[in-house]
Amino acid sequence: MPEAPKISEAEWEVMNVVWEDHPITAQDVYDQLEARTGWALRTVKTLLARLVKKGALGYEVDGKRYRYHARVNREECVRAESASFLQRVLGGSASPALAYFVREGRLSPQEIQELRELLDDQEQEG
Amino acid sequence: MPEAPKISEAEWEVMNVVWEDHPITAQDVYDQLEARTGWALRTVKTLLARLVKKGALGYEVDGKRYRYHARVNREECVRAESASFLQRVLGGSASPALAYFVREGRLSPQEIQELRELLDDQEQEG
DNA sequence: CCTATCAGACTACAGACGTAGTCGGTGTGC
DNA sequence: GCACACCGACTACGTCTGTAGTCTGATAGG
Repeated sequence: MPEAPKISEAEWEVMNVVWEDHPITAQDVYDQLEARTGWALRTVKTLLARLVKKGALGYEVDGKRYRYHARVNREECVRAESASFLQRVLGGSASPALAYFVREGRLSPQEIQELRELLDDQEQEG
Repeated sequence: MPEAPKISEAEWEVMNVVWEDHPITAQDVYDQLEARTGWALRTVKTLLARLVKKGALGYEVDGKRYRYHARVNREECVRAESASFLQRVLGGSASPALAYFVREGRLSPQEIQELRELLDDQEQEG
């Protein structure tokens, strides 16, 4: 599993689709994105190609088309992006964004419970 | 207070300095960033100028130099950036990043307590 | 007064990004 | 067998970003 490469905003849209349901063809990625983003098929293909070049995606040839799959781990990418976000936006103070995420994040009761436990652990180590 | 404009990664570094301690001159922003980023003074000035153009910063003339101040609210920008992050990276599921932030965010006991309360509220509203 | 200095304004420039269009190959229907 | 449809490869192009360099005008020191 290669290191998490830097994934741009538009590329995240594509990666999210691929992670959900791979291997997947360009056409199918397009089908899932078209409504939300309005992108042309060409645009989606360009993004796929760029992601392959970055090492984030791979593909197998299936007849005349490619079936793309993720080569990088989603959790890993989320963590890398989170770290960058934390550093850049918060300069160390995570609290305001955390508050935002808790409010807007539509957490399930189970997720809330898990977070509570994480907070407990954190307090131990504090 | 204008709407939060889109602030790039390097620009965030500058904004964080200005928010901490404004009004502030280009030289002083540079002094604070130089160690961490290694940027040349010119680079910092370019970023300041771009941020003025975007409406994120303003300045008053003080003799032959400018004293820059933030024109956008920090909380507001953090919220906007958080929303974008949540949408892009998590596609709605905040939980993994939250977990990351709780672990890496070096939360103070007080922040932990505040988060607990937020979680309680969230559970109420379900 | 005139020049060295320092500040901001303007210019630069390559690489990433968002958003496609065109080219060339190949499988398929007639 | 040949034209067409469809696919990926290559090309395009304006904007944003990171990272400065040069120009111009004011100021301060001699």
